Amino acid sequence: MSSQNKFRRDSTSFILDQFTMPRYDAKQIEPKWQAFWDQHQTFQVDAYDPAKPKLYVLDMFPYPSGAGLHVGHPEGYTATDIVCRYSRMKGKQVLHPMGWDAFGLPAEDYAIKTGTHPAITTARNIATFKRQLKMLGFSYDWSREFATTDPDYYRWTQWIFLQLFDTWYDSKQTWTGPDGVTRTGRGRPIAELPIPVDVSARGQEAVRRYQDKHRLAYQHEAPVNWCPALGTVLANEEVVDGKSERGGHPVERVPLRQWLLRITAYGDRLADELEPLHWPESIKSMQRNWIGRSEGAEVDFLISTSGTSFDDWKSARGQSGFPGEPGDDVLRIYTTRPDTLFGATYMVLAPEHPAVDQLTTPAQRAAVDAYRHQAATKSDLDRTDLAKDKSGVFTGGYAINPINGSQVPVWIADYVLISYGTGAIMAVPAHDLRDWEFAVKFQIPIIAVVQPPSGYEPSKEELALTVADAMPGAPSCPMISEGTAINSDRFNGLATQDFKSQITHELAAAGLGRKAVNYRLRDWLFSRQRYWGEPFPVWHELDADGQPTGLMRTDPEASLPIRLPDLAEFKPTGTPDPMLSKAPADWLYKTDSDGVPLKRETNTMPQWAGSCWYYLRFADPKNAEQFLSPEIERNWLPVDLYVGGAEHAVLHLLYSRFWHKVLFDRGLVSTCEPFQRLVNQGMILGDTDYHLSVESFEANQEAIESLKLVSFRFKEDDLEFVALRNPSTVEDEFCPLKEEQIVKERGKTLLKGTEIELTGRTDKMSKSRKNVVNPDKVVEEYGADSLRLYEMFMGPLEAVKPWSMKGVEGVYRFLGRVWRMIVDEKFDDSVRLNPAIRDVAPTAGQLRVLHHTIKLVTRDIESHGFNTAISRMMEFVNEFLGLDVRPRAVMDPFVLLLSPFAPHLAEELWQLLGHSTTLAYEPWPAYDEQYLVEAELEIPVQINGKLRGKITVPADADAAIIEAAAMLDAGVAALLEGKSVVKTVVIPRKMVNFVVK
RNA sequence: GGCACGGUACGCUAACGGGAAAGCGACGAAGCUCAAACCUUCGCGAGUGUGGGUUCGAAUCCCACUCGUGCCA
Repeated sequence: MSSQNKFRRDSTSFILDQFTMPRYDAKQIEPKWQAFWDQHQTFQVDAYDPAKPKLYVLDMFPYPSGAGLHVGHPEGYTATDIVCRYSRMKGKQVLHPMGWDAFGLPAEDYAIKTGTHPAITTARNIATFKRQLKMLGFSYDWSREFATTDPDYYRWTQWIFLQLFDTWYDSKQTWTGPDGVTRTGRGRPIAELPIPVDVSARGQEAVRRYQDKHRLAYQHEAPVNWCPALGTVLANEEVVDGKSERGGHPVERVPLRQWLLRITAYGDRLADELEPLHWPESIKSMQRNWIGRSEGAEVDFLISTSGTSFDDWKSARGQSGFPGEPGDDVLRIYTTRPDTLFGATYMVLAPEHPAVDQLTTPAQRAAVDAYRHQAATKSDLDRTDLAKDKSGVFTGGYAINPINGSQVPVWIADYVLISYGTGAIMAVPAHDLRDWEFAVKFQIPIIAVVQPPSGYEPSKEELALTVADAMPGAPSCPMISEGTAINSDRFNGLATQDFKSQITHELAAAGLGRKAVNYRLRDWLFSRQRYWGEPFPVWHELDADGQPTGLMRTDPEASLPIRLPDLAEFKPTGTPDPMLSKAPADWLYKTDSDGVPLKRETNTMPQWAGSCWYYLRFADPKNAEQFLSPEIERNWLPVDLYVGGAEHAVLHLLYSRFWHKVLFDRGLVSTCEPFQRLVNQGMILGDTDYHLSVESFEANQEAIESLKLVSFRFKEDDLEFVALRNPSTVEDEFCPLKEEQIVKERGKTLLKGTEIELTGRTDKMSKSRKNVVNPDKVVEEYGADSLRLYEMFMGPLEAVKPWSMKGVEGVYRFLGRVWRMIVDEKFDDSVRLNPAIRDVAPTAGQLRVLHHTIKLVTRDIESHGFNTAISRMMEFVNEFLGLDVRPRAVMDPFVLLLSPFAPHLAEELWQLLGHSTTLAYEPWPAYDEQYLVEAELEIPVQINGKLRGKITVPADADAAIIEAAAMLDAGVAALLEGKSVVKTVVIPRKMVNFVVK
């Protein structure tokens, strides 16, 4: 459809407008305009116009759950819709798409329960969500809609996986990207990976295995988070407090061969390139925290029993330098505080560390083995964060501190993780909290090597570990801050920072250590064992016995998508065997053209995969040749405004940034970051719900029943309580007590007519609390425009806000007043203009109100202050509703101002005011300062900062005139009588203040 | 325990160095009505969590405390 049609009213298709009631009736207006926008494809994006500014506004697309939309969804969607509608009127070309994040567990769980195929459930849920979104009148370009479950979409998700599989990270390459920024480190095609001679000498298979180890998508056997209840493994990010984020099921540590994505290679760039983004600072810091970059040093400690003398080893290292791999004779540790080397009184290895066997003496063998066995069953979290009590075992072995040749005992303890750093630490109890606790418990010497700055007050966490006589000569508590070196030989007196860099240099020169960077971030566990996800486009080679050889082949790009096979049964196996291993043989097996038997990868991708790049596909959703055309990418990307919940702070937002950077390195996108500006909408809480304790409920049960109230018992944080509500007519409708059923007395909240004390609370909306508000019901009762307006009027977008049905009524009444301002309600048979609307010139005062409103509404939309914009419009309406003459020249621009917020009503009024086209592309009203100036101003007069009078002065009056006028004010003069004015403060146009004695 | 954000009337919120409280709801009254709802009009709330500081002047800036929420430990 050409853009022209958007502006022309097509008289044949236009649904005509004889309403039976002159009252504001959303039910008649809203479907009419939704149909109009659909028919005219009003919001379909035209071919890109280089002459116009572009704006790409994106909502985090929803997972279409069976429950349908709840009122939290339209909050962000309304905000972005307002920005989009406003921006179109400001002459921008706007990309505003919507789609569905439709893979994932709930559809599959439902399939297990009912036998319905997830594809069917998903389609049904999408239909519901789409109906609900359309009902709210959002200006999406629906022609771009897709679901992550569409084969045409996941074809390209699989294709991007192949790019990851085909990429290795060259941390040395310095290069300049299309954004003009020079970086070091780049994802490059695997074909460009340099193959060491000794590898290539071992033949083609060795080369392939070498390449496989370096890919960004690689397989690895490691202990993973296996969740039996969900029947899948989970990423670290999906495990909270040892339980699955979804459902709160226990998670076990099981060694499994899994797909991982090498997100750690991008750790630095993910942290650094976050800085310039226009994101909430809290989200940025959460991401930085999650990445957890730390700088320090790796240092080798010679193992005492290695058979090499310390001096020989040192001189050999002086020759050879610091080796890339540590070798069997040393323990390589990672520390962020190389300046405390002199204070290292013991070492700790993770229980899984490969050197443990070598170090353990026969006497300690049994204790060490028992400890290792026990540690293996604990999760990382149990081992570190939750472990209040430190545990560990001495191996009996010793290593030599490279800085001074002293022997230090080597322990194993589970507070050191094999996956962090090198899996081994030097322990400096005087300057590390955990080392301190451990040393105190096991009576290991503590040597202070950092003198705190003078006047240093120990922090609370340091003081918490105070021990009266921890060790002879030791301090009474740890000190983890920086300071000045002591007990450190020739380094004494150096400041911590200088010491760090100096010792790192010296160790590096002596071949004993090197600068190193570590991340808390782990590689991303990318495979799941469930059915409803994208299959991997990968085959495993099988040997003559049908066993995998470890070598892989990928599906050719042209054969994508690899579709999910149909399964009849979705029940998880209860073992980590993937669901797809039960697929038909013709899906699972094939023989390649060279005769090699192959078995398909049977894991599926996690739900995050589809949401990692959907914002790219929206720009070019129908492209059958490419995942995204480069030209379209340059035109529309990056996303200018991205709105969604803060719950995606580290998961989705980190993953998609990572994929984006890989695509950037491979030349497939031209920007290094996907989302320029991020806004998190605040959660909407339920309406006030009244609770009482179980005891009080039981004591007053009769009184409560006689009032015909219903009660629900809830348990939260082990506290049981009862919620009192009104009976609902519709099932599951939330009917909290109304304000008139409550009395507030002497600071107490009582149930009216009783002495029963209640607590009013606004809780998170959730199914289990039965306090969810369904938008369908709100639209049914008040209309979409009221819902939209209320969502925005509740408060600032980012704030957490409680829902209130009374509040919806308030904005509904406002829309009714807008209607009556322009429509004549006296006629029963047709809708006519209110006779107060006249073609007369507005007065100066009316123009001032109009232009003031334009100015403030415009400013508020720009700053996302939607709640105040609505207040401004309410003031406007209150003003004009009181006038008998409402010039059309003032009503027209007002309707345009209202249109992004309440588009259906605005379109209707626009038509009624005699316009024949949609207002979606009408120029946004401009304000003119000249109408805002006032000839006279009323300004306050203060005496000692207290308001004591008001005077009216010419707007351009200077300080002297204002002061004189203030003195002349009778009330002020009386108060100044007999006092001496010490000082006079006059701010022209603002105020005047007399300081008197 | 740390960090961040927030505490304004009965509830939601606005003002963010200069007149505290614009706007919505709740509540009360009158008008309209046979009556009610809707609607209209009118009425209704004081010193911004507590304590201190800076300033001619503080809800606004600073410090401490307190309560709440979120994130991290």
